[in-house]
Amino acid sequence: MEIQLDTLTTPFSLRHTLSCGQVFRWEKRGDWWWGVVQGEAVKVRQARGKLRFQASSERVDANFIAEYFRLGDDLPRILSRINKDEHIGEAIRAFRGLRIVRQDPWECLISYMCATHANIPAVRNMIFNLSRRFGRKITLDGHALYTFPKPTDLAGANLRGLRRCKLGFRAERILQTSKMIADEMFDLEALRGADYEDAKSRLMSLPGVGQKVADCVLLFSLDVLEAFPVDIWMKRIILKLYLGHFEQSFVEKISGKGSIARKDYEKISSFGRGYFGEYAGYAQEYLFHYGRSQLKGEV
DNA sequence: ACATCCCCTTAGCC
DNA sequence: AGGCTAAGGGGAT
Repeated sequence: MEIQLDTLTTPFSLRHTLSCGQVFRWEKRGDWWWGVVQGEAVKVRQARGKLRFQASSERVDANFIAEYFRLGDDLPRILSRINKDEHIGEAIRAFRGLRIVRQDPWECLISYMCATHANIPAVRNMIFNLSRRFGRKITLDGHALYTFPKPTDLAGANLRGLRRCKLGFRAERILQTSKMIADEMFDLEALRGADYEDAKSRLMSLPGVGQKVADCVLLFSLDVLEAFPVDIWMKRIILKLYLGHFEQSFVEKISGKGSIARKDYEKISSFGRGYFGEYAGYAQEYLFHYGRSQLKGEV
C-alpha cells in the first residue's frame, strides 16, 4: 500500500524521522525500513513523493501509518512557529520533514527508562533483547521480528531475566514500574489530555522516571508537543547556541561535565517551552538531531 | 526546602 | 587498549 504525499502541504522525511534518535526499533535493510508497531511487523520506504508500506496485518492501513508518523500535524505551520532564530532555522533547513513519531506510551516509557545513562546503540540493544526474550515472534517476508513485551510480560519476569537483557541497574526500576502498570495501579492512557505539569508529576511517581523520561513519554507518546526534554546533548546545544539567553553564572555552572541537576533541568526546559512555544517539542527534536550531527567530534 | 555529591550496570566510543 | 561517557535517577549528606 502507499500514501501520496505533497511536499508543500505535507512535508515528510522518513529517513530523518527514523534516524534522529527518537525511536529505537527501526532498522534500514536495503531500501526499506523495518520495524514493529503495535504488535505488527511493518516495512516502509519513501520514494518519489510516495510512502510505501507492507505489514503483517491488514489493520496496518494508510490511516494507521498516518497516525504513527503524525502526518496529520500541520508541519509547515509548526515549523514556522518554532523558527525563532538562525540556529533552529538551520536545523529546520537540514532536516525538514522530520516528524515526531506517535509511539505507544508503554513501549515509549520502558524505552526511555532504558535510555537512562546509556547511549543510543546500547538502548537499541536493550530493547531488542527485551523483545526477543519476552515478546512474540512475527515474520514479514521471511524476516523474523519480535513484538515489544506487554506490561504483564515484564511484570512476570524476574530480575535475572531482565539483567540478561543488559538492563544493568535499570532492571529493578523497570520491574517495579512494569508491576505498577500491569496491576493497573497506574494508567498511562489516563494521562492523555491531562495538564502538562500534572501528567509529568504523575509519571515521575514511577520508579526510574525523572523529569527527562517523563518529558520524553509526554512528547513522544502522549501528544504533549510542548514538552522539552533536556539530555546531555541539549545541554551542549544550549551552551553552544543559546547561552545568551541565560545568566553568565548559570552558563558557567552547567558548563562542567556530568548530568544536569534537577533545578538546572527545569531552567533549561522551561526556557525551551517559553522560547519556542506550544510546539517546543518539535524544536527540541530538530535541535537534538542537528546538534548530534554537528557537534559530534567537538565533544 | 534546597543544593551538591555519589553511586548505579554495561557497552560504545575515542 | 583502557579510560571515559552515555537521550539520568535516586538516595545521602
